[in-house]
Amino acid sequence: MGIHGLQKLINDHAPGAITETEMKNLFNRKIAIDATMSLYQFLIAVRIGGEGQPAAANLTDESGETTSHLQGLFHRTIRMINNGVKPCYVFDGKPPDLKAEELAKRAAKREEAEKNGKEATEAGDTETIAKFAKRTVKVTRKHTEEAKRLLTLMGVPVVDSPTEAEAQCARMAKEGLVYGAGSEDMDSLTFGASVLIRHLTFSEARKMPIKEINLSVVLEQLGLDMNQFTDMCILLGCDYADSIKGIGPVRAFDLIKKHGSLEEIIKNLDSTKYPIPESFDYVRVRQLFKEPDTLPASQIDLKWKDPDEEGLIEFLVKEKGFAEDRVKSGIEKLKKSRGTSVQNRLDSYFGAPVKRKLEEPKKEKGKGAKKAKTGGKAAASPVKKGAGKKK
DNA sequence: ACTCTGCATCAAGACGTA
DNA sequence: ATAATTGATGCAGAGT
DNA sequence: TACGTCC
Repeated sequence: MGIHGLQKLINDHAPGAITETEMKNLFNRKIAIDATMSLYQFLIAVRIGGEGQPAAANLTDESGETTSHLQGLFHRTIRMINNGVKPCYVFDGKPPDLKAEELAKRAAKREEAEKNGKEATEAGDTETIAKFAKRTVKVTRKHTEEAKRLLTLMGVPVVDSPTEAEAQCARMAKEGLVYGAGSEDMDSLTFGASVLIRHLTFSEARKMPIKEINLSVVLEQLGLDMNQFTDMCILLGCDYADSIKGIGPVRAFDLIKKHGSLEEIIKNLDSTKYPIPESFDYVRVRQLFKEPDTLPASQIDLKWKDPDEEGLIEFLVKEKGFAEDRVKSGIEKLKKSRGTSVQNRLDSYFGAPVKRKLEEPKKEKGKGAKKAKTGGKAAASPVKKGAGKKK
């Protein structure tokens, strides 16, 4: 569930922290991506049939094993590398204990959904069945292992997070190992990601722009330090604690501005109007956000290598039944992109991504590229007035 | 009048060709 | 046994 | 850009 309403709050109170961009402007940027989330998307979206058809089915290999996740991952990753982006995928470990309660709630909800799904099956309601199928998608260990194998063959680095992938991505950004965390989950900011990149994947052919959210500007424009921001996020509602009933985005922001910390807020809160929930262990939650169980950057070695051509053919074509010419053309793109990436880095032709501020009018002329360091330095300083648009 | 809850609903990828 | 999304948006209804 | 197809 991320942080409840955080995106909207940032839109309203820290619009300058958001810049819109497109993928090619992320040239040479290392980006940490939550792999499990991506696999979900592919398993849900890469289907055939469904619309008035018998049932929505995944793509499969000869023996009926799902290949949707591999199809999606292969092409998406190529697309990113083709644009000069250097993705690395971070896989989930065990969820933290604090999440147990939240997970139990979801389990209950799921049970409910399954009941409804069964009823639909009995009624032969194909539309509802298809909807239900999307809710029962699971990312299995097998999916995960196959995804890792594919990425490794493609020469793309893979990271195993001890706990939440989101937290690991955030730390990698925070410590400068990557430029940002590519995610839809606003938790990333609470975990300290210097830059959060949303909608990284469904832009390009689509009309949705990529949005970069810069944490230091968020803090600056909200007028909060990181501790206060974290406390506010807990108030807004996160995966790790119940929130206080009656406190939404407006009052949460007010309260943190007024009192500065959860301790002070609770001290001054009318507990008859706003009872503190039983399991409101905000001290531990705060600690979890501040120091999640993740690997430090010093223990992670990110290397983008040439693709293993034979390995990819063996895996995708021989084992998974992919069309050989498609796989080969994908490999060609990978090889080609790697070459230009290295060359352009030497030229340092591109500096910082050309961005445009969210509130600026759409039509704008002139280009203004700014200089910035290459390769994986997190943007520690606030974004200035860098206007400029594609041509 | 504003704020929040709770509920419902919805959509969720990418390629190549025409 | 081995998996348990999510965010956005819209609405009615109630609390402040 | 729309649409059938990817496996």
